[in-house]
Amino acid sequence: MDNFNLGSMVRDHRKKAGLTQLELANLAGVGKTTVFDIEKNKETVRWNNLLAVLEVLNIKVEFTSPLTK
Amino acid sequence: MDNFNLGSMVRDHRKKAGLTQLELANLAGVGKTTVFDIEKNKETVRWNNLLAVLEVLNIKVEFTSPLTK
DNA sequence: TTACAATTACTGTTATAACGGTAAAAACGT
DNA sequence: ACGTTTTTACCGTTATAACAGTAATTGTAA
Repeated sequence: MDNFNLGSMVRDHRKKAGLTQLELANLAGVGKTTVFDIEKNKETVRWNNLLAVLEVLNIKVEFTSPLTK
Repeated sequence: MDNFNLGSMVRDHRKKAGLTQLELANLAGVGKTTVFDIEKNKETVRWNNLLAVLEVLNIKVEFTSPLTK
């Protein structure tokens, strides 16, 4: 029912990668607080920082709309 | 070949919705500069601001990974 | 071309995310 | 239980995104 939670997804992937928040932060080139905030679903993080974290975890982002074919 | 451009997508959708940058900004509750920046692919915008703009344009975001089934 | 509308670019101010440090609280293993 | 690691929470400082002007440039329609 579409209550998707990005924070949980990030956390799950990080765990499966065997990384701590600090290690992930360093790999992504962001501060540990940012990783913490992302996992807590704080949406005021910067888009580029979120992207950097997702990239490390091999999570792809897709944008779709009714106009998308 | 995967040179996806979010800025162009936002611009296209905005045009098709018949909105100016300023109108979109107001609808999304962000400043006009932010809309401009998004269309220019400036990735340092805040995630929540980007989300607000995408929502107005009815663009959905999806996160996928090899672990996603 | 001429007006008008929209976009782009720049500026100064304000709000706040990012960051590292620290410390307390949870989680984990032995 | 115990010690170790990780996570959570809070803090002060710094960097910078967000914002509303404004003006210049580009685009559009007549």
